[in-house]
Amino acid sequence: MIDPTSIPMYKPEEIERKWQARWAADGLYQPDRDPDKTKHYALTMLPYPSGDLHIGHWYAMTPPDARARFKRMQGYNVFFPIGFDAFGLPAENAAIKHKIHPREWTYANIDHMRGQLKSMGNSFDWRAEIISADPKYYRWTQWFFTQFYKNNLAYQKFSPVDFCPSCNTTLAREQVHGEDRHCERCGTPVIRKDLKQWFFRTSKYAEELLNFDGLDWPEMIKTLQRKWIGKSRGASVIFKTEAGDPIEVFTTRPDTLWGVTYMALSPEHPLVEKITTSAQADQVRAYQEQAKRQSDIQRESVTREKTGVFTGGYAINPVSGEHIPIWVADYVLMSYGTGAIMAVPAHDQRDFEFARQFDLPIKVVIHPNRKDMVFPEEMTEAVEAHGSMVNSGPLTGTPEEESFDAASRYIEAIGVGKSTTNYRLHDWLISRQRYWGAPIPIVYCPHCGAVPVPDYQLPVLLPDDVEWLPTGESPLKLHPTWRYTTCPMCGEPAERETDTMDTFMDSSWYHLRYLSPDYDQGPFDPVQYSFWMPVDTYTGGSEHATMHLIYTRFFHKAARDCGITKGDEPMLQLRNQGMVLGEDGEKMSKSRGNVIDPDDLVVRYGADTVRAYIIFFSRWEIGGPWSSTGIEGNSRWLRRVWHMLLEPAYGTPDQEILRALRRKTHQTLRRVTYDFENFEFNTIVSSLMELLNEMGRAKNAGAFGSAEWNETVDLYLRMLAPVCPHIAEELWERLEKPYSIHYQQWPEVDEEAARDEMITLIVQVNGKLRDRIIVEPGVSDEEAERLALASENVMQALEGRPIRKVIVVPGRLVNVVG
RNA sequence: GCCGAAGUGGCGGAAUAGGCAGACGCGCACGACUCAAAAUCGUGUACCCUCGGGUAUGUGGGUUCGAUUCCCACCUUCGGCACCA
Repeated sequence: MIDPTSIPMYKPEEIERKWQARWAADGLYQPDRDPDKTKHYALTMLPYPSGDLHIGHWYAMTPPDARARFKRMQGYNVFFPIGFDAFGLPAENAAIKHKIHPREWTYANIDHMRGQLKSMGNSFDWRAEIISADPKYYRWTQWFFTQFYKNNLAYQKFSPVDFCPSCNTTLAREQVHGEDRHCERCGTPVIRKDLKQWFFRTSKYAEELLNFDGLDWPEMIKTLQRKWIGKSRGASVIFKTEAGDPIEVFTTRPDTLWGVTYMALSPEHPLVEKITTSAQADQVRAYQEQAKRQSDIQRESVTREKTGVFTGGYAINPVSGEHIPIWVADYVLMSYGTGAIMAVPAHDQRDFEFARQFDLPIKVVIHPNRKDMVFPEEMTEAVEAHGSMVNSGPLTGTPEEESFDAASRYIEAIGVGKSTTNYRLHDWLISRQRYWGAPIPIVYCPHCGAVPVPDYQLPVLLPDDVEWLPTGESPLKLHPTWRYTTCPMCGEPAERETDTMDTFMDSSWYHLRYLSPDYDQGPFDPVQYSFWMPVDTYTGGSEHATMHLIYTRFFHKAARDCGITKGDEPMLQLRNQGMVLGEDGEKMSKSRGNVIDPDDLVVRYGADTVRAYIIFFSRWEIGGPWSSTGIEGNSRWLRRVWHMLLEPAYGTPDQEILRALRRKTHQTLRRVTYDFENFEFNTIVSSLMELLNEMGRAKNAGAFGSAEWNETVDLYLRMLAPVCPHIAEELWERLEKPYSIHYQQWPEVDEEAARDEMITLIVQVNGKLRDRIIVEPGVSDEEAERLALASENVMQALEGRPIRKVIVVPGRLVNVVG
């Protein structure tokens, strides 16, 4: 008899350190690029090196790691890389605040975080690590820019852009959030500036970006992207002023064209000045000034009441010939459509409110079906429903179903407009007036214009000696020498572009650089590209739905059209994790003091326990509050596993116990396999806990050491390995099984063993549980019915009522209706 | 305002195709071990109750033999959008 005290203690800190070193030395997680194996590219969104890994990183990365390990055991050739999204504002803000160079700050953070990442025991292939702030990386970010420029997918434009006065830089439309239009990074409301900036032609891909065929992405993300792209079918119509100037408008309701009673231009519209009569000039100019300031002011004080001023000018309705007043109103946005609208108060709520505000006429031209005719003076709101056309000249009487097409055809026929589709999606503004980013590789030559830096001159290196003053100008512009260069075309003195690129540029193609991080003939090795792309599984937060996830799709398509990439989509399957909240159920933040530090947890419990709890405590896509007592349960579980497997016990089990153990083992395997496949991580740990409980019962009944016990132990460790890789490897070795468990075959379910020998049929009377009967799985419906009706409880519950009907669900229940 | 997700014991959560609601864990209670405590192990743990049963998955309806699951309306929480013509 072995003395139980001779069983070693479970010491996670020792075994975790030991195995992490061994795995790294053996290059265990480097894919072998064996062409006979099916490849699996598992990608997790790369972290920003903010300084410390937090529990959210664990939550984002551990379940996908477990799944990558599961795939590896299934025989896939798995590539699971990691890197750092290393350019960005925090580094520069730290430089301003603490007088430390952004590069120094960033790389120190990376060194620290690399160690933290390794402590998780993830199966990252560290050979593939990329750092987007590395010249050998951003050389190719810049190269992509020049390729896009040469293919007319990048262009420069002078336009009103969103500018964050606190971050001192322009922002892309996607980076401006909320009703008060604040900066997504610092929360400061943005202001409008007129600047010459670089854009990518994202809007050219609007239609293609709406196509998600073949993509296994969450519906929510697809919906958010569709809404963001904002496709509307309609018509563009040219109105003319009395002076003959054309004003183009976009409308989704060409069928209401006869109901136009005024036009409205955005305050920024270029035609405003020309149209305004001298009598109205002062008022209009004042209104424009006020509108311009409006974006400077916090919007809280702004009422929803419609405002505007009459220009004094008139336009002519191209279908009716009516003369209608032209107004300026800030509810018309310069950034959507043409910045001018035809207003139909009767059938558009906004126009209705405006018309009521300024006593403009309301003309009903749509008669909604199944409703009484409405009269303008009785209306309390616009009638936006479709219907048959009335008071509409030659189209009067057109029924609802034909009105849109008939009106579209009509305006085309008389040559005043055409059917068009409009998108909300803007071109991507990529210029940033900041230092810590990849310089835009453009040289301005007085003779040759904007010249892209040729490939052999890339990268355009960021200089180190720069002053980081938050002036609103690019720090590179203030550098004494850097901007002065010679034109790559003519060799004459020229100047560099001093803006840097949006960091979303860097993260739009990092998944390609992972494939061959040292390749210097291009952004990636085409051989590796055709082996690994596209990404099979992409995981990360859903907050990137309308930013990174649109950019990277656009980037892939743009690169495809430049002949660089193949295929239409970069990532086939997308899954989003939820968020870990503090113990108080609130978002974790330093100010709330509810932040959970993963390093402390690793010291206290070991990485395997933290991994197990992370996976166990909530549905991964939902997230939820952390519990510092909850994690104790997972710590206990692993200690129980340790003792269950190592501590011997003696006895003579009966056959039924052993059969039950095998049954539970293979049923667990079936469930765990299903759950890994479907990202249902929490029930994997539950199932393994249940199986351990069953093992405890079997062990007490003397099953230890039997063939069935040994099989269960073997399968248990294989199933545990993806979740808790260290303890699984350690126990695997202690049981003298071949290194490494992480390359063992994922087991097959023995369906015969997993089959229930007897099942419990539920017996209901009128849907209420009255009895349970134990039967063989293949029992016939007739037999099940006979057994159910023989039940005393059933007779009692029927209280003498006749049986009207008996429903038998094979293998489940019998419901007696009486 | 519009769009989306969610709402289940004291808590986190489970229920894979409409069929035993509450798996698994936390917490709690009791017991064993201990001088004692911790740790560990075992048992119990939705609510009400006249101990036969009754009531329960945000609220109210509906479909069904049967609804946490499907449909309609509403409430609450969270996330997204913000006059998009």
